[in-house]
Amino acid sequence: MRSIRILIVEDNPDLAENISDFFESQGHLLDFAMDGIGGLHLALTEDYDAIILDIMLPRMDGLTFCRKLREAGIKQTPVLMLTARDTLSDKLEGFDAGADDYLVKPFELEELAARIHALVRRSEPMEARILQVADLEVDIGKMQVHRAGRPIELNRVCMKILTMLMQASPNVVQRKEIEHALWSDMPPGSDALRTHIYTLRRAIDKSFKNHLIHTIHGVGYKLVDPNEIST
Amino acid sequence: MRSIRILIVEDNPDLAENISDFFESQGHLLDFAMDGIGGLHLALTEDYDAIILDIMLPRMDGLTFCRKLREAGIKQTPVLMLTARDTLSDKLEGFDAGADDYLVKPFELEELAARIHALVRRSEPMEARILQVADLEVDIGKMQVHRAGRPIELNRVCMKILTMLMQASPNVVQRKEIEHALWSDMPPGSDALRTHIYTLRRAIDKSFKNHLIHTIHGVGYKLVDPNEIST
DNA sequence: TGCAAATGTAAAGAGTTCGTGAAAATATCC
DNA sequence: GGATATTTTCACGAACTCTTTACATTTGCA
Repeated sequence: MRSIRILIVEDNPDLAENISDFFESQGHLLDFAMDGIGGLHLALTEDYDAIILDIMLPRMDGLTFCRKLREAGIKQTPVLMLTARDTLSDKLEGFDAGADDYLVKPFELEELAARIHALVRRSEPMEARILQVADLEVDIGKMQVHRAGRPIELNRVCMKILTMLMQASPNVVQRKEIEHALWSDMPPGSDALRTHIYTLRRAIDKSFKNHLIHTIHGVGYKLVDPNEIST
Repeated sequence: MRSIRILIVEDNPDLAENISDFFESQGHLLDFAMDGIGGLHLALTEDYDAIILDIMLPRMDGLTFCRKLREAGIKQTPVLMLTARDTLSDKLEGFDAGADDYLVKPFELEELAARIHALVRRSEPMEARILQVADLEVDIGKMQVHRAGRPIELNRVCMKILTMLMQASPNVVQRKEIEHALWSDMPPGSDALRTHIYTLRRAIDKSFKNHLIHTIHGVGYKLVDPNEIST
């Protein structure tokens, strides 16, 4: 996982230290402020992936901090509130101020990390979903297939089959699995799957020397590069 | 606040009823499944803004549910796990399976609602001031569209569709997604979307050599510059 | 080797989705 | 209320997808 930039706004030095150490040991980058004003200044001038925010703070409490942050237009950066206040109204106030999560002290660092990761994961731009085997690339988001740089047109069924094969690669995918994925429990009368595999082969393998799709007689299909040295 | 579509997967009818009533009283739309398989089927076929997921479920537990959901490509819909298990490893397992939040029973409905709202708020795309793809520019604030410097007039529906396509670009946007964005849960009887795409095309692509809007048969549409060298 | 089952290949037909454009219904504005 | 703009409905040919069908080829096993 890539390095995350986190701002901690917390007036308890020991706790801040603990959190810092924990995240830094995972290779993340930590900034630190001991009060609301200083923290807000950092949040407005620097660019963070997430903010861990205590509510009880000198000079400006966390709720005000969060509201001002959102008012200033920084709505994308997720904020996790950290506090000993555990009443319902406290929590509601926190979310209302624009927080994304609310963790009650005492807590375990692993849970904090998991929640921060969940927040950062979501605020990251939609990751490209690209599968790759040998010189074959499938971008599920773009619904686009390339082999050796050349674009390949595929319809929905072939796309689905290829995706399954690539996700399973280099393992075999059973014919039944594919059929179930395509038709759930209403398979077509005749076995149309053979035709689809044929179509897929013609699109993927036809004009290439290395054939990637291999039949396992009586079982199913697998997608592997024959040049690859099998272990 | 706009109406939120929520899926509850929960085998305890009373609890499900409570949650349903609470959210429905706020004008939101609830779907309901009593087991993992049925829930997953709904989650894969319908389009929800959030999923409330119990972990202990008949037929398929919530963790498997969540993993399969993410594997199926539904990574945008936030999942809130709901369970009596409160140990650290339980929580970590939940987040690891792809959950966005984790709430331990017993809980208060207001907190659940606040967390769901926070998740939905975040999963709504931040509307950037100006979107740009190739020589096409959309200023959402001013409701203005330009292509190659020339101003283009668009009505509300076309604007909405174009915004979705640009935000997703270069990825495909499914027809269902667009329909849901335009008409929420009561789409027009006939498929008016085709006509709107046609109108949009006439405005955006008609008098230009490079067509940006591309149809993915049986799936949806995407907006990409055909000249762009795909990686 | 010979045979039956499984698989590959190819074309054709049925069914679905799409593009197009006009007309009708609905909403909006003055 | 009437004019204008927007949105939906409808129809139809074209393009595309998927399944069916038929036959050729390969594979596994007796």
